[in-house]
Amino acid sequence: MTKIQPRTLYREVADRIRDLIEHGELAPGERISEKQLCENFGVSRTPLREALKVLASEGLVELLPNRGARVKQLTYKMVKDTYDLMGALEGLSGELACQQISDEGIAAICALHERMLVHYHNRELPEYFQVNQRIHESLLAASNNDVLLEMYNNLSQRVKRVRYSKKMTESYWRRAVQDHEEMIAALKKRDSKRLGQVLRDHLCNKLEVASIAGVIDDGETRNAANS
Amino acid sequence: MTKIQPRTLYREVADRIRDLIEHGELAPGERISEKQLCENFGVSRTPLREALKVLASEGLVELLPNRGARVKQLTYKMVKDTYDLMGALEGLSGELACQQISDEGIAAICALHERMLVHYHNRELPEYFQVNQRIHESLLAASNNDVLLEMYNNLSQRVKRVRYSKKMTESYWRRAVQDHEEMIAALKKRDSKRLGQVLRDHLCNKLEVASIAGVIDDGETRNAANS
DNA sequence: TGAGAGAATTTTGAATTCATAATACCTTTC
DNA sequence: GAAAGGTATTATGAATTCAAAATTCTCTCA
Repeated sequence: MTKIQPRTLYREVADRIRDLIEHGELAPGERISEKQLCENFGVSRTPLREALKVLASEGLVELLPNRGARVKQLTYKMVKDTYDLMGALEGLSGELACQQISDEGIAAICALHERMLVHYHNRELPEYFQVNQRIHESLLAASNNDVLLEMYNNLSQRVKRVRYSKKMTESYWRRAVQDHEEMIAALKKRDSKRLGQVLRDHLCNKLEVASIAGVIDDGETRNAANS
Repeated sequence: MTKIQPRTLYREVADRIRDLIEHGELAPGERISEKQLCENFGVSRTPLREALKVLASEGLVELLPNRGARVKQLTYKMVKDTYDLMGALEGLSGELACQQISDEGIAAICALHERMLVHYHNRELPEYFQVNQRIHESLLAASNNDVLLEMYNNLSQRVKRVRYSKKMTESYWRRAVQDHEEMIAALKKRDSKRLGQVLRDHLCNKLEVASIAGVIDDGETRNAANS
């Protein structure tokens, strides 16, 4: 049950721009021309500029006063930082979920887990990922912490456009599944500390970070300090 | 070394409104009149409305399309959710700091810790709190994760206006100091897991959440689900 | 007296306009 | 031919204007 958002132009525009960025139609670092976007969307500059301000505080766009807006560059470090953060948030979601989830909720997640195992054994990677994601979303929802959900979604949005090649080697995959076995065990026992720990360390995040290395080629060195 | 922000009107206005909210001059739930604020600030509606959009996506303000803006109400649950989140973030900051901080950095934090102990023994509560906060800020800085810092600052800003009465009982205080002893020990050993754990469980957060109960009297029940 | 319909007023959403800063272009000079 | 300086053009920041939605007020009628 999600609250309906009355539509206003600037929200519509913000959604559209988010999409453009996510799908790479506005490339990272690319200058955003107000005039051109206004014409594309058929709106005046006022709602467009409002949308840009929102996107800037969401971290998707960079506003250089008097010098226009550009799509925020993702550096390797930023993405790694973001994944570290998401790991911590997943850990928290696990701890909270353990304390709040109903027995039915646990059963539902176990069911998802079983389905995931099937996909694993059948080597159906896309389906595996999909169910895997639903498990994590379920935990997030079960944690019943709106602020956590909001933050997580924001972070997730920021790195969505990184289309890293998930180099799912056999051994990585096996370990990921093992992690999930541990998660389920902890969840069933409602061992929140344990579940939190497993989720924080969950291979998934680390793997993804590793894969990114080959995708984002920023000028900075990999170990550079913050800008 | 922090980057200078070119001033624009909407940023100035956003800063001012943040202040007003933080200090309660704009009360929670209060309707924000565009006209009045414009006159107070001496600006037109355009930059004001841009500022409101930014504040809305920072979670300080609520925008009801066609019906104006109001200062976001803080419910007990929202504040508790926020503190849970901040605890998780502090935990992460500890883990990361352990791995990255220099020996000098550790020494600096130890020095702060010693100062804090002095204030503890002298029963100087305000000074204690101040040094205590600097320790946590130092860890956050040492974690060298800009995204983490950004999120933490945002969350912190949201709950800043809650002026709960810190009922620092003797036993609470003693335990908080014990927590800090453990933190320092873990930091010196660069035991990131341990430091993370201590920070996540650090009494500080839980205590504050407890204190809030008496301050925020929302219509909702304490255990209510999300709105 | 009070409820409800409808007009007047206010407030918001969005387009337009105006001023200024940044950029591009062209000329001049060495 | 390249660099420097100055002008023209463009893009941005912010005020103003216009349109539509919401709110308030008033008047009627039960």
